[in-house]
Amino acid sequence: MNQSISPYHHGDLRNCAIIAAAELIESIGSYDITISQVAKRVGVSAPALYRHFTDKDALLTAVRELTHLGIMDYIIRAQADIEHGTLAHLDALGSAYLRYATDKKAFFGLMWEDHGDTESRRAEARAKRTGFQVLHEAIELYLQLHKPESAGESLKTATLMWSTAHGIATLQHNRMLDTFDEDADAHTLLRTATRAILQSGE
Amino acid sequence: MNQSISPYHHGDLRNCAIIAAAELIESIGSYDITISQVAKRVGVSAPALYRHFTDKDALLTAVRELTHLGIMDYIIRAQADIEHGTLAHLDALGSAYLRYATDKKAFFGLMWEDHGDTESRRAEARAKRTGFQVLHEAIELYLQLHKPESAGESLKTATLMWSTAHGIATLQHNRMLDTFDEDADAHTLLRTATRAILQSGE
DNA sequence: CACCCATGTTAACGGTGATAACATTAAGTT
DNA sequence: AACTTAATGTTATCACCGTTAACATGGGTG
Repeated sequence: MNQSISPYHHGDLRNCAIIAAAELIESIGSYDITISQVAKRVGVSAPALYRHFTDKDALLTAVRELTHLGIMDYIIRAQADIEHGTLAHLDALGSAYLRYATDKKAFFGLMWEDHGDTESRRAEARAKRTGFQVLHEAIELYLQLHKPESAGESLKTATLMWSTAHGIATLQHNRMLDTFDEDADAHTLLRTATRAILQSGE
Repeated sequence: MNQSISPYHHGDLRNCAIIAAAELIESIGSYDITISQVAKRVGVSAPALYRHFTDKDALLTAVRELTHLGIMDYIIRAQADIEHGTLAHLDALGSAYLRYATDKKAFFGLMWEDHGDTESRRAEARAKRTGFQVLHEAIELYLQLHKPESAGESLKTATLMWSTAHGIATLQHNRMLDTFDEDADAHTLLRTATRAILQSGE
């Protein structure tokens, strides 16, 4: 990561800073980090980062992009050994989402955090939409194979399933699922919801 | 609000500070406020607030309690003119939740924000649980009346419905619902989900 | 080789949450 | 009524943060 030849010029500060910030966030389990912490970790003065990021928020936005890559990795790996268009496929997608939310708590929190910059929002929205697209296509395929009369509702079904998965994930993120039902398990809950949503309207 | 007799001693600083903080949060639409802003609004120096709150977080926690009262108000008012145990009753509860999330965006965000203090967490968890209790009882009654064979599942059903409502609310909060499906409407989405969950297992 | 510009540095500013030391008032005691 | 005490304000100050400005460095190109 630190490929410094010169002790003065770093060489790849931008990327190293992003990675350092991500590592920091993961290690302290919170995205409440400071510029100086990141700078110190890379071995550079704090203002140096402003050559590469206009803002602290710009740095966090860059980390957010990593989190999107991370969750896509979870999703893609979940699909690998599973026959598409099956119920198991949809379960795998949902489980991947829930696992990311628990495995990478801080990243999951970061990727859904409120933030200001309107410009960076669009990029993120696009990234999230491609994640959604995977779910949408999986559901579309499932409906065509198993419930062709509802194939036209694939978009709404996908939106609903994402919402449910997201709700379960965030409630678990806030340790609220156990507060409501101490025996609640996020994964079984989502599987129940998936089946309810898919069989509705019959 | 400022019932000062003495120009020196405020008289009711604690409560006024909480209200001022809440007003500030609502007016700027974000819970990213500063101690001095609150102090200035009450007409008092910043350190004065530390006589009544150990922390900035303690002040925000107090505001969070208000947000719980606020959403309970929405929920209770939603139940007022509706026959309990009906599907319309459950719809009304869900709609109240969604409306609070959109009407009081900042408050909704604040009440689910991550924060550190373990002590204050319990109080909040209790507040949220009583909110959940309302939904749970409504669902229990509905199941007894319309689907007695599933009455034993009321807790899991309630957890699932809350999760779904919460997911839809938070996605809408992040302006993501329209990103996925530009025609998506949170309320109809939740009504669809409610029916799917209730009729599942038949 | 000389220069230049990207990329680093240190110094400094304004603002933040928080603490300490001091001031004022209210309430209670004798 | 006068003194003590506790509660609750004040100002002064600290460490730290994000950010900007002004200066330093040195690798790549003319």
